[in-house]
Amino acid sequence: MRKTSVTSYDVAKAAGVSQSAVSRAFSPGASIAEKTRQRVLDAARELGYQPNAIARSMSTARQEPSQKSGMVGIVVTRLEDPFFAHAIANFSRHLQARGWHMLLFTVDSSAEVDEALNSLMQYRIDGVIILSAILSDHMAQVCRAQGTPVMLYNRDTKGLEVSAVGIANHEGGRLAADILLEAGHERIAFVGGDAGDETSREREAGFVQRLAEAGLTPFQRESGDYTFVSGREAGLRLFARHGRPDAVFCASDVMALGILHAARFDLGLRVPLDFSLIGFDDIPAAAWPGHQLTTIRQPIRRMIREAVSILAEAMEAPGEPPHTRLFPGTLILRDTVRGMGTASLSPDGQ
Amino acid sequence: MRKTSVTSYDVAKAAGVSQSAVSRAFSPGASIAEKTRQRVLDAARELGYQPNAIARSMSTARQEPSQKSGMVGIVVTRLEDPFFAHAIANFSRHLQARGWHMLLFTVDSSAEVDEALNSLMQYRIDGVIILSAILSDHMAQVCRAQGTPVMLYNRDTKGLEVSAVGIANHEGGRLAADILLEAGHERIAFVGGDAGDETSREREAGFVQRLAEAGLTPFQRESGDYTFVSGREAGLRLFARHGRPDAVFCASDVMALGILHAARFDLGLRVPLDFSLIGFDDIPAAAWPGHQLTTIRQPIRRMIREAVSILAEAMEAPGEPPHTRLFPGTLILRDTVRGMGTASLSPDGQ
DNA sequence: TCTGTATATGAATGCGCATTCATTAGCATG
DNA sequence: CATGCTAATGAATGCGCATTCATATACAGA
Repeated sequence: MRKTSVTSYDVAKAAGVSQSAVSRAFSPGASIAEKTRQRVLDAARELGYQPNAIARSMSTARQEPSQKSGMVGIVVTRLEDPFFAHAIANFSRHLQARGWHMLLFTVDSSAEVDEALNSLMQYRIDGVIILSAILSDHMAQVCRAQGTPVMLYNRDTKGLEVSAVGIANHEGGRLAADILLEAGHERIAFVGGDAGDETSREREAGFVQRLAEAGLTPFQRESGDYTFVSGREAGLRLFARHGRPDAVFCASDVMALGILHAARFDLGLRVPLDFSLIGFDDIPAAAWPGHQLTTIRQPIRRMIREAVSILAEAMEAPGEPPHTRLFPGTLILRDTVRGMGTASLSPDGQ
Repeated sequence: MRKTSVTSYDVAKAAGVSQSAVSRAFSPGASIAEKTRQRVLDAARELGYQPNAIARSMSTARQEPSQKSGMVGIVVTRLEDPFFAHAIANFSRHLQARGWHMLLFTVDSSAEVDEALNSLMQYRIDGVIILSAILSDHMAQVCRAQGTPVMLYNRDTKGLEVSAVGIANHEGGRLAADILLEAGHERIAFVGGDAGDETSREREAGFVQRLAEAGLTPFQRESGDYTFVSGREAGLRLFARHGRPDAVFCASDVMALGILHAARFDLGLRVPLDFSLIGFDDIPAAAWPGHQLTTIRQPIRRMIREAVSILAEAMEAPGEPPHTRLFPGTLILRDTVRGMGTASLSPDGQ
């Protein structure tokens, strides 16, 4: 394991050709005789040669439209969250299928995004996907200046010159209100993320708007940090007071499940007999037999396919204006809304 | 956004120094006057200069012990699985804290690991972590030849010259059997991953061994693919037959929760009254109020810290022999084993 | 056989940086 | 003031590859 790895020169020598020929043998579409290519490939196999991607991207740095590093940066918060874990898994598959690698950076808050981006950009990533966080105005300009396309997933562009794919949060909030209203509820609470969270605010806004149209205002309001534990705590607070809500819309399934468990198992309440509950996202656990959580589904497979597709286009044709695409959420009726669902009459675990 | 980014030459010109000086200004410990360094840093800030990590690693390729690319490869299967999502999140934090970036590659089966490694190694990663999968003998040698340390997480080395961090599966299996035996069970079933899965086999072996010591053999055996759905199906099969087991040890919490939900909500069984259940891993959902799953905990924070630490050492001092570290699992008594637990008398959701 | 065109090939070059080597400046001592 | 030393600096170099440019070769048509 002494000296470094095999280079194209070694292969060239072994195959009796020039280094250029070796490079051509590994470049699809290059001008090289089939016979020569075979000879090179054989020698390469013999020596265990693997082109050095780092050197390649150094070299291609000159050419304009070429793939630069082959890496896409990913900035993500809360990777533990099933919602993000699924997203990353999906992104990974799509990106890999198109020949890109993922350079992953996790951050603890939106405040760290710029720093993460800086760090990532030193690797000359060909593009970057930011999940549920937003970059600064300044950093957006830096990215543009570097020609690095940015894709915001699950976040609004807020006027920045970047692409975005997300869910129609406002509409989703209205949808949730619709069904709760239709079920005849009147004391409807909302549980969201912290006040700074755009996504949660949009869902709340749509929800509140629809309630207002029915002459109602939210009965109560709690918030958490998108974890099960914080949902559980919010649930405990919600039902500790005197006048209880008779329905809850929660801006995230994970927290909604926290509320559900708190209500059923900490407090002994019955859902949907004592109150109705609706979540957002439709994570897998929402469909578990013991949960059967009614929720607003995000079509994440389609969303991610679209996000990768838009980003790929931007990476291949730099200079194009950014695209934004919003997907509608779908109501998934299960068993946590009174009178509405697939099995409202069956036992719900109480 | 025309020509490419700012280089060290641009900064040199702006600061009125040579390119070497710029490089030194960014290299801790280099011989440069403080005054000069400040001048360079000012100019760099002015121009928005960021050192090019790709070029840097090209350049440092010559020096022996130096950090090469600053990237660590990660190969993972089933990123959707909460167990892995947590692991990746943890790895990410530790690696970042030490200044490394993660180049992530997801694979669908162990068969693809070699291919993934090849792909990753083209980026001259400084090391690689493989989660719950194993590389081939041949590829292990290639990694050694390239001086790329390999860390197997959650997998045995099987004699390969690589490092590993994992849980004592055999002991864990025994532990599970211990508690079930102590609770007085006699018709004890096992649910594992598919037959090819090492982890599952080891847990089963320990479990079966301990049962044998008590004069018992497993009452029944089912397997799944580590998803909730497959656990649920296994549960359905388990209790569809005539003679039911009175206890189940499941090699993974995710599947155990599938069994739990199937039993309670599909079949109306009571846990632990009708049967006891014990899982493995201690994922967060195991502790949810409605689950309270008794399980064998993996100390994943410590395990991951240790894995990163071992890998870091190997990356910094190449040529050192690999290390393997096995952690013991801990029994977490909750409410799914009859007569043993924190609240065996409280309602369990039935 | 000669010319013209298409195709293959090798030599040379540069991507952006860290480092080595040679030189110079700065400073203390005799 | 000369000498010896250290610290700071710039010029030059190469990491491994893709590409350009200039040749060389093959082959068709006249």
